Amino acid sequence: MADQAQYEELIRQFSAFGAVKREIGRLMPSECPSGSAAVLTLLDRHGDMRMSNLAELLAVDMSVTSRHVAHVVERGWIERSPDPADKRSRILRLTPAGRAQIDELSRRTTQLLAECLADWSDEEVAQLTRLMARLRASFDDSRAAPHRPPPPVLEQTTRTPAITK
Amino acid sequence: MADQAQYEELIRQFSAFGAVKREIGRLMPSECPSGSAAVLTLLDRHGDMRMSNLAELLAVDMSVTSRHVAHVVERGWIERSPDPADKRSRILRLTPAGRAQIDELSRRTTQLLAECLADWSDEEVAQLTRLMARLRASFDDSRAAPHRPPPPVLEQTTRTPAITK
DNA sequence: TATTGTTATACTCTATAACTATA
DNA sequence: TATAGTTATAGAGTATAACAATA
Repeated sequence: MADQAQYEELIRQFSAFGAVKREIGRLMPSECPSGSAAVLTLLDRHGDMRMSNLAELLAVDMSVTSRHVAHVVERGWIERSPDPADKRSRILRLTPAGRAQIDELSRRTTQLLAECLADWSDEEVAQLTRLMARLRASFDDSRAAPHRPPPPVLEQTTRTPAITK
Repeated sequence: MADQAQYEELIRQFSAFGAVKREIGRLMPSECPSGSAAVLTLLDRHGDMRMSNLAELLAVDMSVTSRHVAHVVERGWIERSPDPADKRSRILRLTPAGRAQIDELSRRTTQLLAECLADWSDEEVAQLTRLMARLRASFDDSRAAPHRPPPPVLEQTTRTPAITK
């Protein structure tokens, strides 16, 4: 367990990270802002999926996902086909043009990182990647199980507990 | 030097970090969004300074800084006094109310991190902090010295080079 | 003429709420 | 009645450009 000063320093780094994000953003094609890039990357990573699934992976509201997807569909990078199993739903799939766009994004970001992190060792890059992945996971877990006050004090009876949904 | 797959994975983590940022943002008092918090924190860290200096530390355009500062001044958390040495300039200084606000921010973020990172060791927190600080520094360095194409081929003369500003 | 700030405008990302179509 | 998705609206962050005041 870290102390308060360590947490404060970590938060400062989180805040300063915005500068890195903006630097990367400036590098992106103006047609493909970060929201679009995230959609493409996740579809590439996880394969075809529904809107709700993508929203979950993006960790944003579905209304936001809908906007980003619309932008990406307009540019022909993904297609939205009706789900035969549930007519409310739509299946998202990367197009060849979408794949090409991903390759271009990858080319640009890789080049930027190769320049900026030229003096980082392989292991340092891997370490930062691991820690950030774990950070995200730790926040996900906490969101799933928020500050439960004191653990529930069980009644001192033998009665079968009611099902609390 | 890392390979392309490692860089791609790191970029994915950067993108996913937005979820952590939003989680923290939700925790903040609505009167004090992240822009305001950054202003307060930097003033606390570095002491009184001018707008341009703060803009540099925030790594955003001064127009953005001006907006954030105005918001914070309206709430009485900092004061903007004229700089006697340069009447174009203004000196920013934290007020006691600003200090109180910082304490409140610190209280909230510390509590959140203590919950989310409960199973992180002291050393892991420190490691992530270090790596993110270095990341920021590496990007700063690259911005200062961008992709210089081939190193300048010097003319084969003995003439004193003209001063190129 | 150059620098320090401020303001106007525009764009991206995000969330909430209202709405449509289907289950 | 509940769920999948869309759209309208609003708020925050950012950048560019035009502007004012001062150096």
